[in-house]
Amino acid sequence: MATKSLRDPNRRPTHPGAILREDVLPALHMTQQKFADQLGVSRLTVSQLLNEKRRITTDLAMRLGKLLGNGPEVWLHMQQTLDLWELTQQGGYENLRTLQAA
Amino acid sequence: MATKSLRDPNRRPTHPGAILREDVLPALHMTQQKFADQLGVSRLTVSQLLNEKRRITTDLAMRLGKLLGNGPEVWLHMQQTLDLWELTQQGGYENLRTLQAA
DNA sequence: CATTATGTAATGATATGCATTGCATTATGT
DNA sequence: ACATAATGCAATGCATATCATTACATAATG
Repeated sequence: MATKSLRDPNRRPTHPGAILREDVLPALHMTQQKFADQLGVSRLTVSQLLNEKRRITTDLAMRLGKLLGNGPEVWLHMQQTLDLWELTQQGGYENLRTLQAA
Repeated sequence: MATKSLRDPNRRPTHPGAILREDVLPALHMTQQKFADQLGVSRLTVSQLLNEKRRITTDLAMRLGKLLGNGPEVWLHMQQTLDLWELTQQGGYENLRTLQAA
C-alpha cells in the first residue's frame, strides 16, 4: 500500500481562515475585536473569516499581508486554490472542449 | 545608465484581456461571437474582456483554462496581479502597521 | 454595397462584501 | 458562582459586480 501523497487533489484545500484561526491569532494572543481593529474591518468580518464563512477578498489580502508582514499573495493564492477546487467540484464545465489550434 | 529591469513595479500589469486580444484570438482566427459561444458566455462578456472593461472571474478563468488547454491559474494570476496593483495605487492601507510578533 | 463584426449603452436578475445592530452562548478571571 | 468579556450568528441596508439580453451605431470585410 502506497504512502499518501503530500497533496491529495481530491481533498478540499485549506481555507485561509483556518490558518488565521489555528496559527496566526493564537500566536498573536489577540482577540478578534482587536485583530479586526488592527485590520480596519469589523469584528463580524473577522469572525466569519475565522469560521470559514467568508472568502478572502483582494482588499482583505492586502490588509492581512500588510498587518502580518508577509504580503497579500499568499492569502490570495490560498483563496484562489479553494475557489478553483469548489468550482471544479460543482462542475458545469463539461461542455467545454479544449481547442486544438491553441 | 542602467538597463531597464524586466519588471517595472510601477508599471501597470498587463490585463488578461490584452493577451486574449493580441495573441489568443488572432491565433485562433475566431470571431468574438464564436469565441463567446465556445466559452459559454455572451458576446458582450468577451467584447468587454478584450477591451479590458471586465475582470477575469474565477468562472471565466475556468472556462478559458479549459478551452485553451492551459488551465485557469495563469488567467487568474494575471488578474490578481492587476487587482493588487490597482489597490496599491489607490492606497488606503497607510494606517496598517506590520505587527512585530507575526 | 450588402453583410458581418465589433463597441457600447441600457436594463434587470442575481450575487457578494461590508458595517451595524442585536442577541444568545461560551469562556475568563476574581 | 458570578460578573465581564469574547465569540457566533442572524437580520438589515447599502454599495458594487457579474452576466444575459436587447438595441443601435460604427467599422471591417468580401
